Amino acid sequence: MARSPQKKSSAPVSGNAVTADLVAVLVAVTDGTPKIMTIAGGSALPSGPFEFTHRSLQTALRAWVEAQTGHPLGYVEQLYTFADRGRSGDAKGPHSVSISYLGLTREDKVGEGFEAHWSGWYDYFPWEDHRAGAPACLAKIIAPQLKAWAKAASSPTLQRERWQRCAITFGLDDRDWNEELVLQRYELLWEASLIPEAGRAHGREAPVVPGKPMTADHRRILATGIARLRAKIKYRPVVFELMPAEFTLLQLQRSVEALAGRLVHKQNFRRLIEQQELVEETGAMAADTVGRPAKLFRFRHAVLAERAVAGTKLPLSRT
Amino acid sequence: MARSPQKKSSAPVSGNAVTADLVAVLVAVTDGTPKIMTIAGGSALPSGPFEFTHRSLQTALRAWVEAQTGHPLGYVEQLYTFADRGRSGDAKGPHSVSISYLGLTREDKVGEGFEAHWSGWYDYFPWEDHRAGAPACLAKIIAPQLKAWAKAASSPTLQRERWQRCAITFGLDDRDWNEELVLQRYELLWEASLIPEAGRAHGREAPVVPGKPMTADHRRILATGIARLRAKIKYRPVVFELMPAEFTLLQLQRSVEALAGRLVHKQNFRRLIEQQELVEETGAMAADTVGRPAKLFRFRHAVLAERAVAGTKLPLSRT
DNA sequence: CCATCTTATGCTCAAGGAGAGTATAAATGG
DNA sequence: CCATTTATACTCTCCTTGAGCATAAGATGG
Repeated sequence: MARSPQKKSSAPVSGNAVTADLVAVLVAVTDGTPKIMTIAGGSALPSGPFEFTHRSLQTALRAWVEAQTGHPLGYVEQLYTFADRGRSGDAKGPHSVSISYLGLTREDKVGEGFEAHWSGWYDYFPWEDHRAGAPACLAKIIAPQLKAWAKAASSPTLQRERWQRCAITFGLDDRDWNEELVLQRYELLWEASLIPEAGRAHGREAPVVPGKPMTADHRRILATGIARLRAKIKYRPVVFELMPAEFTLLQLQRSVEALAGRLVHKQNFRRLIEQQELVEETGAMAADTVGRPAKLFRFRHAVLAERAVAGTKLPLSRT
Repeated sequence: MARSPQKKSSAPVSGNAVTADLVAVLVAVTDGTPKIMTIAGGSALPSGPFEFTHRSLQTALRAWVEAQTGHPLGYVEQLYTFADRGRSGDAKGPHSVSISYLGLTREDKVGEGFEAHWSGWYDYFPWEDHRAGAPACLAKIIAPQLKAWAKAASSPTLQRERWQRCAITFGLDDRDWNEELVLQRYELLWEASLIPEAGRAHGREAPVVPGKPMTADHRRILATGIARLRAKIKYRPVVFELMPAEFTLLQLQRSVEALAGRLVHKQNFRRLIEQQELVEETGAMAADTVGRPAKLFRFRHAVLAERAVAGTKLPLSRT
């Protein structure tokens, strides 16, 4: 299994033994706000050592989350595996491998006695919420800072390239906003030393970009999770994992918008959902509504068996 | 970093220390045949211990592959991380974490003195090549075996569900073939004990499904890589990593078809490539051709800087 | 030189999907 | 009754996509 393929194999690494951690990005949506489970006062994602008593990483994660929140995880997907050169910066400390997961669940209060709670994910990425138009911090703070960073490059060519990258990833200079580039944006800010987590490493002054920092690379992991989820909702019906058993189409739409960070065209959204036969009417109507009452729907779990679901793109507005 | 979030934290796992391995799915395409780098006479993917002397997993993989083949890796992407309960089935052996990567490269002979060489990936998955229509083994061997497996379920409902799954993933009963379901198909065959690697575990008789087996779960990892690549070529211009510097549009098309395992509509393929401005003419013409000589093109690396490339879907034929 | 074969390349057409807007219905609170 | 709010039904147009026709430019065999 662990064959060394090379004849010229390099010497086996001393201290090849490492520790394995799980890091979870657990997402729920409540009232149009996407939330993630956090610990340590919102400064870290839940994480812990992997227990090899489980059959697989997935089951380990499920068991762990259920023990913590008392509720089962609907959808689970592996995100990324990071290798650290050793914890706490000590090159000689034990090496660690962090395996991160994305998990979708219905919002539920964390059981009593637990340190964890839910935090809005836009607290960590204020520039990612475009539901009410481009956030002010983008034009007022981020764009100027990025422009300054681009100008600081050594040659005019490099300056242009830097700015082009910024404009593309952040939708500047009249370019379209691409909501899926969450990770690229975070990494660009990091590169420009505008992120506290990076600032320390670079020995820079206090950063000016808004957004709550997190321990170590947890905010990067969160960015990875958000990006993955934003991409996924377009071709897999995973939003339903975040919904209650019955919901109106507007509630469903608001959840999608919350995740995507942008608005969708209402009529087209309904058309899309209905023509894909993803939902069915329950017969009941929503109760506490303001305007005309809406029909209640439920997810048709059968579709998952009927076809290899491929569709579910969402009709984003261009404006 | 490795905080334990729970107050009710379970006891730290004894023997939390593990070993970390890299497993690589290295892909190249030659003359319309997709190939992967293998070792041990084609029965295993290249793999080895992760060296923590590198900055990241990616750089570790790159260095390792270059040392082995003498050629740089163009595109690298993490695939999946598996945790084994311990090697060689011993529950008490050292636990191991396998981190798998997908890497794209131009075909090149492996340097002398190396054990590795290139194997066609359809040797391992004969049922995945639909370029000349559905392979004979599908209708003659796989479908009947799956039908038998479905019939063996305990209740009529279960039998129907099983068969429905089979029909969807394998495109039976007049359903469309979905080339991206490589992993699902492999896992279904595994579940039905039609895969040698699984047969042992289930204590079944010799399997009848064609396809060369591999060590441990390497064939599953390969399936993961193929699936990922087949999905990726539709929205990212990664095919070019597999092409020589200059190529004709037909050569490009053949490479895409080789990966996707199905044919595309020639004229529409050209339209797609050209309208996305992914290539530019070199001015030269192909030399050794049979029919009318074709223009040579090169990949426009500039597009990667110009826009967040989103398109590159491929126009599959429905027939 | 011509017929034929092979691949390259240009162009048209029709159906379906996606973005956007109009119009009407059904509730609530003055 | 009216304004307001949300729900729901259609329509329209543009673009994409699958598919096919037609022509061009080479090679080869007679």
